[in-house]
Order: sequence, then C-alpha cells, then structure tokens
Amino acid sequence: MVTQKTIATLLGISQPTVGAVLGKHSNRSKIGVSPELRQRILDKAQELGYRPNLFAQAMTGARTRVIGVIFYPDSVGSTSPQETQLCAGIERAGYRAITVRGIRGKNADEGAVYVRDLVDQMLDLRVDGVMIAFGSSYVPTSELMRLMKAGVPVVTVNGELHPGIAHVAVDVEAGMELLVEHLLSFGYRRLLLSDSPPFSTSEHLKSFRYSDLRRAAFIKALERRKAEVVQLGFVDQDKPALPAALRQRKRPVGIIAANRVPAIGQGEFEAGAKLIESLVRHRIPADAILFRNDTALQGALRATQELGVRVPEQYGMTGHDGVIWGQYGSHPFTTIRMPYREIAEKALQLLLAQIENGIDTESCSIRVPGYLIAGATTRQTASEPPHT
Amino acid sequence: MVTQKTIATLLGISQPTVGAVLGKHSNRSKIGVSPELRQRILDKAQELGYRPNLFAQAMTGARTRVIGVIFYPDSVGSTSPQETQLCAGIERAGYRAITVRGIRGKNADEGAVYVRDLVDQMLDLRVDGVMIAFGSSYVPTSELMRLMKAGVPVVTVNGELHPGIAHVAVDVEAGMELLVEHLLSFGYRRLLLSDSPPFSTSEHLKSFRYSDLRRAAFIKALERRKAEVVQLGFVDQDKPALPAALRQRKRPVGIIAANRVPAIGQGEFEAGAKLIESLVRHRIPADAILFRNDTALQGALRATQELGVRVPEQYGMTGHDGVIWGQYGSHPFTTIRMPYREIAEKALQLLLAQIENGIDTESCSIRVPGYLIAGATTRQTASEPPHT
DNA sequence: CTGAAAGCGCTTACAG
DNA sequence: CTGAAAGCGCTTACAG
Repeated sequence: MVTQKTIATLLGISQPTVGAVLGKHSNRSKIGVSPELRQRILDKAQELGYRPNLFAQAMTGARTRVIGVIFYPDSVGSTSPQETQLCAGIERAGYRAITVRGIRGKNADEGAVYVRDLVDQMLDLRVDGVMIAFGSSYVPTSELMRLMKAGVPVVTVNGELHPGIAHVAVDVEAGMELLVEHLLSFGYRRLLLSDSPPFSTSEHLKSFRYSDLRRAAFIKALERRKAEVVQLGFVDQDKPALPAALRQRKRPVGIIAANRVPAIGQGEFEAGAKLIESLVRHRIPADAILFRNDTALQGALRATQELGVRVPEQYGMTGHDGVIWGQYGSHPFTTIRMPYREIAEKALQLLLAQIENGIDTESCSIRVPGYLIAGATTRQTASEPPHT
Repeated sequence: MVTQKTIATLLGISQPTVGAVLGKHSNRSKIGVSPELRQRILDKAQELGYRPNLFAQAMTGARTRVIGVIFYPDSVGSTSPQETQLCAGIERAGYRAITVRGIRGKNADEGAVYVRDLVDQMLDLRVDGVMIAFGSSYVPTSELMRLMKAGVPVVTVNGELHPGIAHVAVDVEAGMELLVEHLLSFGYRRLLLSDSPPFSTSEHLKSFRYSDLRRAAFIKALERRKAEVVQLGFVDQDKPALPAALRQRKRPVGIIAANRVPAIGQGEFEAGAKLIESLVRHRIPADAILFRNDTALQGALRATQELGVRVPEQYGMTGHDGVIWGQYGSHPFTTIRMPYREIAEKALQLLLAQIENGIDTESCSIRVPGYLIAGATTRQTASEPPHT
C-alpha cells in the first residue's frame, strides 16, 4: 500500500507536507507548500497510484462524504428499483451512497429490531447523513432520533412523517386530485376508493399514515365537488348495506371500501383481485376504482378477465406509483407516476443543508406532486356513465 | 463516543485488557482475563452502549467482514429487485453487504470507466470480497484482476465468464432444455429462438456471452432430438427466404431469428413486440417463440393483442427470468425462474472459501439450473400443432 | 515556507 | 493473569 509516508520518504520531505497537498482539506491547510513541491508531490502520487486510506481519514473525525441509504426490502430481500434511484441523486451531488441491510437472524418483519440494527450500522460507518425509504412500514421515531442525537441528519422519504425529522414524499393529495378529476371528466360517477384496514392502532401514527392521507385526500377531492362520500367499510365478507346515494346516477359519489386483511408484499396482487370480486358479487354500483398502487391494480385487472368484467367500460381502474410494467400489459395503467427523481433531489437538498449547517429539528416536510399517466384502464373518450 | 479507554478508565484497568474482551479476536487473544473481570467489562460495555470503531479496527488490518456488491444499474439508476437478493445471502452468512454505485459525472454506459470507479471504491472500503452482478454488460477482466491482485477475492454472478475468476450463473443450457421439452410435449413443432445481434465483435468474449450460450443451447436441444435448425437471420426488414424444412409439419424444426437493433433496457419491450410483428408480417410459420427474457415476452404479448394473434393457440411464447409481474398479467408467463437464492448461496460459498483460504485462480464456474414455470403463454393441454 | 509531534481507537506483539 | 508500548495512515495543531 502506498501511503503519504511512502511519498514523503521518496521525495525526502515530511509526511504532513504530503498530507497538506493530498489531504481532503488541502485547500484550507495551514501548511504552505511551494507550487513546485506541490507539483512534485502530485506527480509522485499519480505515478504510484496513491489512494487515501478512508479509514485513517475517518479516524480523524473528518466527514466521510458518504450518505447511507436504507430501504425496506420485501420478503425475499429485494429492493424496489424505483427506490434505488435515490442513490443516483446522491452520486450527482458528489457524495457516495452506501446501502446496508439487516444482518442474519433478524426477521425483517420485526420492524423495530430491524431498524435498530440498520441504524447501528449507519453509526458504525460514520456516515454524514441518512436517507430512509421505508414505504409505509413501521419505523420507530426513537431510532431516527438516535441518529440525529449522534449528529447524523436524517431525511425520510415517503412513508410516515416523524416529528422533528425532515421528510420528502409524493403529494398524495395532489395525486388524488388528478385522479378524481380525470375519472370524472371521462364520465365516471361513482368512484370507489380501495382503502386499507389500519395496521396500527397508535393514535399518534394515524395522522401520518399513507392510507389515512389517501382517504382524507379522496374525501377532500370529492367534497370540493359537492359530492357525497359514503363509507361501506369492509366488503370482502357480507354484502354491505347500500346507501341511497348510490342509487341515483347523476351526481358524483365517493365510496370507501376495504378488504379485511391488509395487503403486504405480493399479497397486494391478491388484495386487488379480492376487492373487485367483492364488488361484483355484492353488485356494488361503483364504476371506477382507485387502487392503492399499481400492484393491486394489476391483480384486479387479472381478476376482471376471469369475472368477465370489461375494463375500462364497466369499471375504470387507477393505480399509483407508475411501475414500468404497468405500461406494457394488456391495459396500460392509468396511474400516478412517482416523481422519484425530484424526490431524490429534494431529499438530498434537505440532507446536505443539515450536513453543512448543522441539524435542524424544525419539522420540514416537502410534498412533490406526481404525474398523471392516462392509460387504458380508464376510458379514453368522454362518454356516459355505465350502469344506466 | 464510548471507547475501550472509557471503559478501562472507569474500571481502573488498562485499555488493552478491555480490548482483549471486547475486541473482534477476543477468543484467540494472548491476554488472559479472569472470568470475573471479563464479566465486569462486558457489563460495563453493555451499560455504556459500547460499539467498536470499525475504522480503527480496519486500521489494524483485520478483516472488515464486509462484502461489496456491485450491480449494474439501469439507465435511470435503479437496480433489479432480483439481484438485490444477493445481499440477503450475505447477511445470512453473517457478513455485511455493502452496495456502492458510481459517482457523478460518470456515464453508466461507459462500462470500463464505471467499473474502474466501483473497483476503486471497493478497494478504498477494504472489503473482504466482491460480488459483481453485471448481467450481460461489459466488465473488463483487468478490473477484476486488480481486485484479486490486491487480495480481494471476486465472484461474478451471471454475466460473462472471466478467466481465473469464480463465476456462478443460471444454467442456460438446462433452462433451454426444459423449455424445448415443454414446448414439444405440448404440440409445438416449429420453435423460434428470438436471438440478439452481437453487441461486441471481440472474439474473446464470444464464447462467454449470454446470447451465444443461449443460441448454442437451443441448437443442442434441437439436435439432440434430430430436429433441423434453420438460421433466418434478421427478420425485421425484408422477408427472409423460407427453407423447405419450414414447409413440412411433422418433425420439429428450430428457427433462429433476430431483430437488427439490440434491445437494451426498456427497449426489450419494443424488441419483443417488433419480433412478433415481423413474424406475422412475413408469415413465418413458427408456432412457438422463445424470448430472451420476460420483458421481451411482455412486449410481444401486448403486440399480439393489437395484431389479433391468439396466445397460446396460434403462438406459444416463453420467457426467461421469472419476474414476479409475469405471473399476474392477462397470461401468466411460461418462463424459467432464475434461481437467485441458490445462485447467491453458491456465489457466497466460493467467495468465503477464498476469503478464508486465500485467493484461488483456478477457474471455477458453477451453473445453477432454473425452474420451469408453466403458464398460459403456452398451451396447457397437449394438442395438435397449429397451421395444419 | 517546512518539520516534528500528538492524537483518533483499535490490535498485536512484548514485558512484568 | 495484567500493564505499558508500538503501530495502522491520516489530520490538525504547534514550533522553527
């Protein structure tokens, strides 16, 4: 291994002089070096292929210029390709992105334990900051605070909002507005939100959860249009009572319905299928369904084939997230494309600001709007509502 | 930060004694410590939340127990979820998986430069070994040798075989055999291999490339069955001359055909679509098509809707890789599921053996067979061949 | 402008 | 069984 000392010895000078030229803070070094010597040092370093020892640098307490990224892997240990785009933004900013994962014996489902382990690793690696993309999975605020207290700024991406921690997420409300507007303008009248049962009973979390934000946004979008919103609750077992509002056909109506079992991982496909089966079986007069994400939409679409239901004529369907496969199936999806590049940029801005100016515990939350992609799971020409 | 010294001072003993208990090689330390003292040290460490400084440990030249994993990100910087499963295997073995990516300004398409940068990072991080999953993208052997020479063992996963470097890959030949057998047993007779034009003209690489392996496996599987194989070449422009072998209907025939433009990234979808369009347009009498991967199959399947071609009656279609979405579309795919878990395990075995016993430059290449998934893009009951 | 010293937190010899 | 020392490769004060 060629070190600063190697170079110093060869050049007959002292090691710190070499460090002043090759070190990471060479610009603000107090050691003056003549231009000629500097050049000789640089030449020799180049010639020998000198690379600074990262570990030695880190020992001195300097910045590592490494940003840790934590993803929530699915049950088989894989990571969403979209999420990995967060790393691309980090590289563009001149930092290194390091991804760590849980170590053996840890059950990925035990959210809190898993996160604790990842946070430990981040502290061990002395990263300058942490980005955490855990989707809607549980992250204890205390673990994030552990990083912040150790001087490591944190920004969460999508997922929940934690008090005092910077947060960047897709704007659920704006996306919902786009979807509702799109559906109504193409003649759909009875819009059904495929809702999720609550995972957690924590009151604290309630106001931050994706499902809750989404439900609130749905209600808001419909009420803005003077439309009534009815709650059907769980529709996967008994046939729900159908409110009068669903009988009339002119005015838009919002319907909120859910399956009893929460969808996780691949279960999303089945959850989507199950919902559409329930709607058909109970003859619930919805004509457009807003699914939680593209995976659920895909599962539902498949089920419509077997049920003999026509899409988009009989049911319009929308997803969320804009996965690439959704654009290449039998019906390209009408969905909201997740603005991951913009999210990555904003998240990085928040992180870098804190790395450079110190940690900021003023809650800062940024919402980035997604884009509507109009596909073939909804009508492409305005027409009369079905069920007439 | 609580260090060994903190604990030593509090306990009134010397720091190396603490190190002998809490250090990574505490078992084979030459320093004897009484059980009582050992316990007191452990208790105090626990109480103060002591964590060893990874950087200080690495400075002493000890193993880092970190394995670097290098993926080839697609054009938008995302990573295949399947590939990230490699990391899960590493964790199960008690190592840490670290993923690095290129730094700014690097064009991911400039394969060699990109890889050089990643290799530098791996060396800087003093990883114990490197796993590299670059698909069929270009990796210069010299870069891998740079790691090996620095004492860092390397194993490549899928992609090409490099002389002297351990390699684990899906068994293309076995997969081809499964597909051909499946198609023939369900009555398909004229099997068309969707081939790729060569990317590289390097003679050296030719014997290792996925497309070449695949083509050879196809020919082998058909010749084993005394079937003739005809080369149509490029079919995306002019109508090819159809050999007599394609006119007769009883005996199986293998057909090799390609589009002129290589498919990369999302272009795979279009490539699949383009091939099926060419077949229909030129009335090429194939009745089953073996696509390069599931993405191409999906693109082709979509095109069949627009072309009014019936799948699986008129054309049977198979993919490769077994992406999860392929199981949930209008036609669940007949495909070969990539045995990623087994691949990860084998790759890790090869890597750990070298980490523990020193680098081994005897070329070691392991092929892991995939699994056939019989779906709805091929017939599910034996029947007569079409075009009769 | 240049050199000698201290220190980061460990591990690994080497003395008592 | 226990302590004092050297060294890994840097950075950052402090002398000349």
